[in-house]
Amino acid sequence: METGTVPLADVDGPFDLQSTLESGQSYLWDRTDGEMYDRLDAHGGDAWYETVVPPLDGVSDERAVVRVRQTENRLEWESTTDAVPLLTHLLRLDDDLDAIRAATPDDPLVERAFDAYPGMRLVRDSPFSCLVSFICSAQMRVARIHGMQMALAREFGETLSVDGERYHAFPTPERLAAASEDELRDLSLGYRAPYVQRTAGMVANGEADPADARDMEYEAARDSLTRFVGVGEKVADCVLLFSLGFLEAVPLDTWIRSAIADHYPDCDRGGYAETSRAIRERFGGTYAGYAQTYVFHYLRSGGE
DNA sequence: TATCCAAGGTAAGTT
DNA sequence: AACTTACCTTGGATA
Repeated sequence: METGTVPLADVDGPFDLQSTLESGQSYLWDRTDGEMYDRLDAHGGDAWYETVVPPLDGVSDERAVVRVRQTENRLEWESTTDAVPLLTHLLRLDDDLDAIRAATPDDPLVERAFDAYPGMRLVRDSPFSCLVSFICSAQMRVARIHGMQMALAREFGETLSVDGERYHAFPTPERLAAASEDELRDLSLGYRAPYVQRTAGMVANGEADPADARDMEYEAARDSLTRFVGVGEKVADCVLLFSLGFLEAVPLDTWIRSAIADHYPDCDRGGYAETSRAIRERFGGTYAGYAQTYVFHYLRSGGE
């Protein structure tokens, strides 16, 4: 594999690999020391993370293996291709994190969350794998969501052999559509199995493509994604935020709902769309999704 | 050791 | 349109 580094001096604002990859945004990376979600060290404590991703141009179907770890002041990578543009894209190294924080309104909880995990960035997952990940997320713990995605890749994804190691790409829509509900239930997907199977079918047969939402206005994009089976407003918001670049999206999950009850009760407007609009404005609009993700990770990790 | 419970919600059925 | 309820599975808490 090729190897290289990304000097973090080239990145605008701080960066932290572990909080970016272990904060419940992406479930597509695996930590090779097997302690994903278990051990919390700065940056992941030199641990390697790896994934298999589609090409950035989206044209060819040649997937790339990417391995990365954070040391001192840089990212070290190994990849089947030049990983600099891939990492820049996947880990949003092109975001100016200081500017984003500066654009976020002063708020005690948000400040505590930003201070707790300096350098955490949003991710850019590929749309279909992100869609499936969050369909699987319903009533599920993050470690198990991650386990499901690893199992899907292992059972139904293309195998790449590199330097004697085997890597598994996330399955194509066609392959998941061809899987039976029982096969998916065997991977402990439970009642999510038919959701994944039917949604994959919709993408595979050309009926709908989650990437099409990219060019829409935010709330129209969210409504559009709910056409997929197993996708309501919350999961749709996650796909918009963690894959399609809608940084204003604020998924209303259990943690953010409890934050609203405890800290922003005036933002509870009853319905999802209305409450979402209110908390989005409270978090500054344009980058509200960043504030949401910081608050989510902070509260879920024991902060208050 | 056995039982209970909640985990980044959604779909389907009622009022 | 707003409000219930069922839904798979499992690790960790409680008895």
